[in-house]
Amino acid sequence: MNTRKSTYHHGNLREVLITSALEILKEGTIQDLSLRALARKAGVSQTAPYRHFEDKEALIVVLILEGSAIMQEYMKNAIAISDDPVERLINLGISYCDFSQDHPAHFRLMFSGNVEDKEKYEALVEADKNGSEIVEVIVSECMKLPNAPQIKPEIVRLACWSLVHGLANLILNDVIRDDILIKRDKRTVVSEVISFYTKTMFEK
Amino acid sequence: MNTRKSTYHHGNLREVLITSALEILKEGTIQDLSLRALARKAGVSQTAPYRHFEDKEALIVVLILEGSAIMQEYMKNAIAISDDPVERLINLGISYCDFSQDHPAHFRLMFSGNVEDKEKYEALVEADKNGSEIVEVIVSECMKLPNAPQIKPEIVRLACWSLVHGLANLILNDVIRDDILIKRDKRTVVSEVISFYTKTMFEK
DNA sequence: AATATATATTGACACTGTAAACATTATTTT
DNA sequence: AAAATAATGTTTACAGTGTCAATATATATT
Repeated sequence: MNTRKSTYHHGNLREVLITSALEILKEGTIQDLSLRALARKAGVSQTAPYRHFEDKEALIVVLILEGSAIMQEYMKNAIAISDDPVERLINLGISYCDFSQDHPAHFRLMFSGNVEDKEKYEALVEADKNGSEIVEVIVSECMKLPNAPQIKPEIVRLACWSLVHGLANLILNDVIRDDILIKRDKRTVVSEVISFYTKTMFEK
Repeated sequence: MNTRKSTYHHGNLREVLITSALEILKEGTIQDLSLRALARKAGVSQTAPYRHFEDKEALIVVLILEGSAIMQEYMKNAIAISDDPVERLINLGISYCDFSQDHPAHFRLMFSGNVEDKEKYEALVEADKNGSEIVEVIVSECMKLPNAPQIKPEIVRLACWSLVHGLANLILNDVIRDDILIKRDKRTVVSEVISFYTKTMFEK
């Protein structure tokens, strides 16, 4: 039966689904995201999305990849600001937190274990690797400094990553019940913490 | 109509719901937890749980409180091991990570923003405070040391918390794609990272 | 033009949270 | 002890979810 619709084929459904998924995630969690709602919003039947994504997880994977790309932009911009290794590492950390606040939905998707079997999507593994490599390079630079700690670089790398990752998460999930975040604004605190931490590690 | 059931009243439903919720969360996320499934498992109608929990979130809040209590045990045990402030702080961090791995479900519930409006449940705020206080005390001890950094204690506190929190999360969510976790076991790595970090901050 | 492929629809199944009305049992008050 | 009340269940219902199978239609390829 013909439903008198001007276009049977939407023509741009895949993209529309992705962008409106992002809009929803801007103010909600993964639980507020439903394929059916997306379909409705796009004016299309509730199973139409399945022609573009195997399942809900496949959509999420696409969003994660997008997030990874954006984050890499942030990081690349951060290390371009200065030539000094320590400053670079500090800026890298700040950019990590900036990203988490500017794109909370992406950040959460990327790091909250939302994909059952990561290895199933090799693009994800690849994206992870690209991000890690930037950190690896910058930490290596720092490790060549005369006052660098005498310890395996992997440990230092992991420590740096842990600190910024934890900071980003604590702020994002509103866990910190401390005057500190009331008196000063978030970005200042982030900057203070990361600077302090990085400098104690590599300077004097 | 009488359904010939031996006991109309379950008698112990609240507790049973909580414990079987935990069982499910042991191997799944919050999305795998359904009130209806819990009800079925308890051999009770699908809306019976609503006599004990206002909604799903209320159940989760109870689980979070339980988690907070367990975590405090971990932390108290940790600081009882040694009298040395730095060692105490290290052990505290390790216990944080231990908890996250021994009770991943609790940990995730507690720190992944699963409660819409925290202030609605004052017990939650209280529990958060109790946890933070332990850290606060130990960091204060460390700050009295002769080689302590010249910086606001809140910043140091937040740095410490961020590091262990980030480390716990990265490991839990299986984000680290690094040989480091393949060659050595997790607990060793956790211990190395936290020791390194804490010592560079307070020693020499 | 005929055929194949991509994309969309309809209908269905088995779930979910939760609200309203009602039933049964336990507890408290008289 | 009887009556009233509160606590704890059940049934039914609504609106939503992911996803499968069968079917329709438009676009691309031969």
